[in-house]
Amino acid sequence: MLAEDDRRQAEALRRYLTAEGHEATVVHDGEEALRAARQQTFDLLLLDVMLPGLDGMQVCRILRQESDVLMLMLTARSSEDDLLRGLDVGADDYMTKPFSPRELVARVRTLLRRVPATARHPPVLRVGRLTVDEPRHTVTAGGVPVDCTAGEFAILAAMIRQPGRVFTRGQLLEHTRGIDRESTGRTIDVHVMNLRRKIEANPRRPRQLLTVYGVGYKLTAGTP
Amino acid sequence: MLAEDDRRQAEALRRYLTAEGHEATVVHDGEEALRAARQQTFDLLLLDVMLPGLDGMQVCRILRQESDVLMLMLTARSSEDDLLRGLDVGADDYMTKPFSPRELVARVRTLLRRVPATARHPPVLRVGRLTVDEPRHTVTAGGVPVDCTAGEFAILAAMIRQPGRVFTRGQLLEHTRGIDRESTGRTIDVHVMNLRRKIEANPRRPRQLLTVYGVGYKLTAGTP
DNA sequence: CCCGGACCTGACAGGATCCTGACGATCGCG
DNA sequence: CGCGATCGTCAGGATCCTGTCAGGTCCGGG
Repeated sequence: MLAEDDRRQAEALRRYLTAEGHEATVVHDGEEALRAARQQTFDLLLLDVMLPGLDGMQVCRILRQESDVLMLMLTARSSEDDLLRGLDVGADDYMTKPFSPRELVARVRTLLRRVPATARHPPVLRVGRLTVDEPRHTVTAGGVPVDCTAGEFAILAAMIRQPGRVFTRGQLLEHTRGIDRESTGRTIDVHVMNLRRKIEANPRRPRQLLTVYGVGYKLTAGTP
Repeated sequence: MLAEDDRRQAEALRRYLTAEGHEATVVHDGEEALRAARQQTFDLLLLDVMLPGLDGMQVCRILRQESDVLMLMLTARSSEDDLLRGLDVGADDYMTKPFSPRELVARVRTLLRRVPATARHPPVLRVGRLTVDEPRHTVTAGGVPVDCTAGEFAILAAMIRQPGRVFTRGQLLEHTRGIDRESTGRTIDVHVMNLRRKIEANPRRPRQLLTVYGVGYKLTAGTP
């Protein structure tokens, strides 16, 4: 995925990448980048630091908390602080404009070499009797298809990507709506309750979508 | 492993790396680098391009055919071709001198993060027969899962990150509730007592969660 | 324009957890 | 060995957290 607001530059880079055999989805602002990265699975994200709305740094920081996807930052600035900040928020590499497309492609190749291609595109995620198919936007529980709303699906998809990990309400909120949002309401609880009604055999006794008192929720296999 | 022929620079870098919590073995020429890298397993190799005998490029190319170890090249030259050559022979990253030690350390950290966490920096921390898994928010003692409340978990997590260090009650308090709080009550003592009941074989005779009279508490391995 | 679904919000109740204060046990020190 | 300071332990009540429900808002489709 390439996030770059300058449409001409974006198009130029996309061509270089395509010529090298990569497939590139282009987005033009930070929120769009965040949404796309959460919805689909990319091999690598190219993030311009200067993006309208949410800048590349913020996108990187947020996504790094949620996944290990490879991220390469692009910036016009070249101060060392900027660079360090980029690496600190979790970028895997960093390039300063102007750079040669050849170098960009070389770095992309280097980054991708580390991750076996097969490991990059898990088709359907599964935990216990629960499956989530992100591209198709479908969910099954015990083989039975389940209808989920957008918000519910976003929560499930986020959690099933890191089974067992505890998510705070704030983190889960970021997945349903955009960032910000300081909601102190019962929003997430309500979604979780509705999810339990749909995926748990006995919603009063959850086996997979568990509460971690004082922290948040986590998704587990259910039957060790 | 750091391969650098200039002894002064090598020593300076080694100190920076050590200060950051890394352990560094230093070698001074290419052949030595090759030998060391084949003999032991390193998390990452820092290779100066200018090495007597075998230069860094060659070392990198040779080792890359034998393993996937992370390699970061250091060079005085800054031509793009040189850089591309470095990435092409299989380096994972590339830095041009002069660079700031801070940047080096940041890049090292970034590279290390890419390696499957389970290999090097396991998400579960262990001290003696005790393990703490922060993302999953779980604790085991002697292999048996232990239920901890949020407060108890916060205390354990803080202590296991620096085994053996003594924590005052005030410091531990900061980990349970937010900051401030000047509680002078028995709060922490109660939590510690409850923890001992859960993780110690004999809570009256703590072996891991010890009291340091007049100071606070510390967590140790128990029986080495 | 009306309608329905999805989402958010606020309120409430039932628990789980935490804090507090008191008391006795233990420790360090002279 | 005696003393003050510190620590372990207990239980009750204050506090915080979550499940649940009933509106209210927003949005797109008919």
